[in-house]
Amino acid sequence: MQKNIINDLLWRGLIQNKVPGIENQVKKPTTIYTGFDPTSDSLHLGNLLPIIVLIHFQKMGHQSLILIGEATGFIGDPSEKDESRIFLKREKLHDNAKSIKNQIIRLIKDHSEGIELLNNINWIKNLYFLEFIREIGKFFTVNYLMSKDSVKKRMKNNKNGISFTEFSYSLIQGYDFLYLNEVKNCQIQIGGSDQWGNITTGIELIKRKTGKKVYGFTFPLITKPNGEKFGKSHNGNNIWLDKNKTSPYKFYQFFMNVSDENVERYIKIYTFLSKEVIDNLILNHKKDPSKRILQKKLAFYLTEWVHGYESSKTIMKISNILFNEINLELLDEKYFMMIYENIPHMFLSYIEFKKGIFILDILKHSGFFTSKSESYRAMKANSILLNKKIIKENIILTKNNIICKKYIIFQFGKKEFFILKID
RNA sequence: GGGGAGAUACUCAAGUUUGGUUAACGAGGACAGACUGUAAAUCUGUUGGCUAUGCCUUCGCAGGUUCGAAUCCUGCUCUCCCCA
Repeated sequence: MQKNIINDLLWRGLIQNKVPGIENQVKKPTTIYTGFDPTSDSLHLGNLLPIIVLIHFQKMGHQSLILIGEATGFIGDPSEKDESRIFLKREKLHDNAKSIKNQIIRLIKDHSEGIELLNNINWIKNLYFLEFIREIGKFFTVNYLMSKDSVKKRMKNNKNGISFTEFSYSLIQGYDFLYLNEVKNCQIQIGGSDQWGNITTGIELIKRKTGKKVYGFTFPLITKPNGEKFGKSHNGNNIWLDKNKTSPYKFYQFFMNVSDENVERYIKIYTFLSKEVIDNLILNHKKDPSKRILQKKLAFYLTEWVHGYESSKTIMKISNILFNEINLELLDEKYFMMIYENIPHMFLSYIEFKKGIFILDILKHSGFFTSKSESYRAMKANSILLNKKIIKENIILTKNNIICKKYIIFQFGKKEFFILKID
């Protein structure tokens, strides 16, 4: 443990804010924690960061706690929110917690030895309100809590204001830290930059109640150059880790489309590759950026981690087929099957097909267009391709359009594909 | 409770005084085309729907006036501001 993990994390761009003295604290084995509130039934790309950081610590011989915040989710964190969250039902939170837990277990399976999963409902449900506001509340002035960014912002916001429920969130999370410090000897809490206020509340609480010094740090919000959050696709949707919410193909493609400007940053953040390996990759990438060495590495690496090696390999193959100049006519059927299974698709019986079906009707069903007018316009703009050839007329599909006996590949623009299977 | 302002498409935002070339200026975003490398920048186009060179439906909601309404009238809902 001679190498200083803080320096490594700084180099990777994974530290935004840190409590002074943390460098010394991590020289000896420490227990570190982060939490996820089960606000959804799946984690998304943004949630990967805390896990990545914990694994970095893990690799250096530290212990980690991953907290599922079923109790905190019940209250709703006001951080980075302009208006109050809609309260989730207890059962919903419970179900979410379960599926998130399973996801986390899969993500940390190679490092699970020193990682423990906990759910704060287990200790918070036994808390008595009176006792809590007296024994915990007494350590904080309202003035202190009001100075937190997340609260301040909402106090200024006349439109929505902040409910007492949300106002008290920070205390509950602080209590978690206190509990984990006492029961698990946890010394460090980490989180995204929006968690700084909550983390420092916990640190303060522990200091005032027990006199112990504990630490924390936050990592930056990952953004694109235009300031948008990274990890959301263009239309603002999250990139989810659940393959039913975001297909592995789409997940992979998301990273393939990272711009050169960002890819160096992201490969440091999102992979565990060593500085030497990364520096070398960057060097090679710069020799010929058009080869997209870093994008390919990043996409494959993360898809493999989140969706498995086999899946990642398959997707790499079909991406090659779809995006490169490959004669589809010469392709073996097994590749079409692979494509069919991994990208948006539709099945049609041959009998239906023979009745005559217009291209625009297929496009409407593809999900890429919300209306026929839209696909009509796209066709006029030369952005519809049928088996890689531009198609300008809304023709009725015939046998001649079918390749490899069963398939028709539609392409919209440069990046969206759709496959029709007829049998 | 009293007074004032407002609600227009994904968002911001014209248009309302003086009703009619207004599917609704403009900006942003998004998407597409060209150029490229599934990058960035730039240029161009599109951005209500359909049985598609035509037709239908939209300006908070519901009615009304009119040959014709986002625009005028009535009622309703909601939002913001000021005073109590």
